[in-house]
Amino acid sequence: MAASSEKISSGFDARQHLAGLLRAALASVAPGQGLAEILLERPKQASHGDFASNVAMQLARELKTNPRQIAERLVRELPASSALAKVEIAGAGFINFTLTAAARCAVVDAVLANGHDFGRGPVRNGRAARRLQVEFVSANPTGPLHVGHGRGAAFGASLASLLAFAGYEVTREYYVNDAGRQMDILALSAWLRYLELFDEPLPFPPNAYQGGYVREMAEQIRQAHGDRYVHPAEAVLACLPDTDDIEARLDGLILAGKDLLGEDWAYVHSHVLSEQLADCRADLEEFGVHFDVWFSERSLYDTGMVARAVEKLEKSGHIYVQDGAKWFQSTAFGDEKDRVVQRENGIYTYFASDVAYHLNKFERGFDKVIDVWGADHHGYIPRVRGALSAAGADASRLEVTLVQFVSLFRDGQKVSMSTRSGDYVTLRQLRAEVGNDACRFFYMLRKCDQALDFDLDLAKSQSNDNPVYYVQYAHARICSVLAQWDGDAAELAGADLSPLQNEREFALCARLAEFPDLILQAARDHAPHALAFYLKDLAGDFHSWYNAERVLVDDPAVRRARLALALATRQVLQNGLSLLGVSQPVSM
RNA sequence: GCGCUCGUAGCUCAAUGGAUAGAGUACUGGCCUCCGAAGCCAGGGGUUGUGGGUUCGAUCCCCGCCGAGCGCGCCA
Repeated sequence: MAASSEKISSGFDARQHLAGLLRAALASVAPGQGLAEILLERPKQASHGDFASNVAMQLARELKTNPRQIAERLVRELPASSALAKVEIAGAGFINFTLTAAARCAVVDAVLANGHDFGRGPVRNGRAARRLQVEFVSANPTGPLHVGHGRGAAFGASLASLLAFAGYEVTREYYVNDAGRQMDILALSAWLRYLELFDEPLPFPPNAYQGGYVREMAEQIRQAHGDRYVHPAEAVLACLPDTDDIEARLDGLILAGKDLLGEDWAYVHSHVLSEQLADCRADLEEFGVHFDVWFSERSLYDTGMVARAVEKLEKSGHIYVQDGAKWFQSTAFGDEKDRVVQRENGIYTYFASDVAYHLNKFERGFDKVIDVWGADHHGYIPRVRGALSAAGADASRLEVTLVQFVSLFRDGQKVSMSTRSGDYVTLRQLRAEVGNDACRFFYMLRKCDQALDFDLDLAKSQSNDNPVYYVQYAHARICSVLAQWDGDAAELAGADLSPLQNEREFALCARLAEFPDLILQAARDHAPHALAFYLKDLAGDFHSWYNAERVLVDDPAVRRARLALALATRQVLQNGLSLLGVSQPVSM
């Protein structure tokens, strides 16, 4: 039995080390059985040690042997290790490993040595997906962002940061729907409000944008251009179609605007677009949500990409004409029904531009493209995938992550939200009420496929109970104790950790050691919420330890060791919170 | 009607197919002459909607049923 006398250093990886020991044991116990991967999980219960392996159970069937017997043989063949304090067989055949105190605490060194890079995944240079794009929010720029967009923003931003930290090269993108009917409706809405300012009042359509920001934009246009866009109300009304269908009347008004304003329609249109886009962008930046690319839908038309996308589908033989419109045969790819790509009137549908957009994403060379969509778009996935496949692209490079709805509750009542009516709570209002940090963290306290009930009164009145403060408080406490110590934090790296002896210290070290695994798992699962839950647990382990043990004790060796542990904890809190876009206050 | 998603403690939510299903909150009782009490410790609380199946092992995978949300446009 060759004694493995691996030095416990800051580069020590307990999981890798134990896996090596198990592999060696397996080679003699079950030579033929090459398990692809030896999983070492962290038991939920401390009494089950630091790591547990279920290899014995996995081998039971192939070896036709009782798992406990296999476990016993494996343990017997296990090479000795200076990192191991105890190996036990438990339950149905688990092998539980308990590390020595030195091995348990080695993570403190690793954290201090790596600083803000602790937990960072390896840069991916291989053939596996490396360059990623995350597209999120992508709300129509037709009004202020609401709390639902806020969830998508917080989720997408945290996911993108997480993926980048895990070692991917990430591009954050916002798709601007600047080409469709909704933008025309917004331009019309502003123009009608503008006419009101000149005593040319028209009945404001119930399905136009009602929000106060529309009046503000009308006023801006008046101040910039005076009465240049004024036309008599009768002239506008004369263009209206004789129908009770409110959508048809709205389209009639848009046509009237385009006819009467001529070239100037484009000005009104671009004014409201740039105004709303700037507002949206500022809102998101204040929320700590940054985008690398703002991709214009209209540019897809201007450069002929939409037409080319449809041509590609035609060449694939999955386009047919019916009732004058061009249909994509998405049922051939598992969709419920076929979809129109070009209408009878020659205008491409939103679906057509979206196919062009995704083909463009692929052409830009991303290994994986991740779309973060509202859950109401789920029915849209099969047709996009289908079109990509039909166009000869590898649809598996597209991953769609759906984020469920946010419902707002005020006074115990569900708040009805309608973008058109302008009757909704904006992301700005929410941020002003509960603060950016609480917002970002609260959004992450639910996995994305869980509907979120946002109780405004609770978020407002009990904001002190918000878990974000619990985590930030741990950070502030550490800052406080370090300040009172008044030493040089840099000299704590490499401190002798042997004075760390009690269970709460070991538990805190184990939690710190979990961080790199957690990053990789959360990134793989597109699950930034796991990071928020981890930080709550980490803060809990810290508070528990801090209340039980004193850091600034007289014994210099103990003091140094505990300061090092506190400093390492602060580092991981910083690394985690910054990924979630939450600040790390020195005091609160 | 068809499709997608969800159903876990009184409430809000966790849990790479693993061991006695965990936190927070609420409730009860303790802890500051001592590094920040926005904190800590202890306690009661569960047939994981329901009925089957696969598995050594199921909250997790598969099927049925019940309930909730969303989607089913030549809108975006």
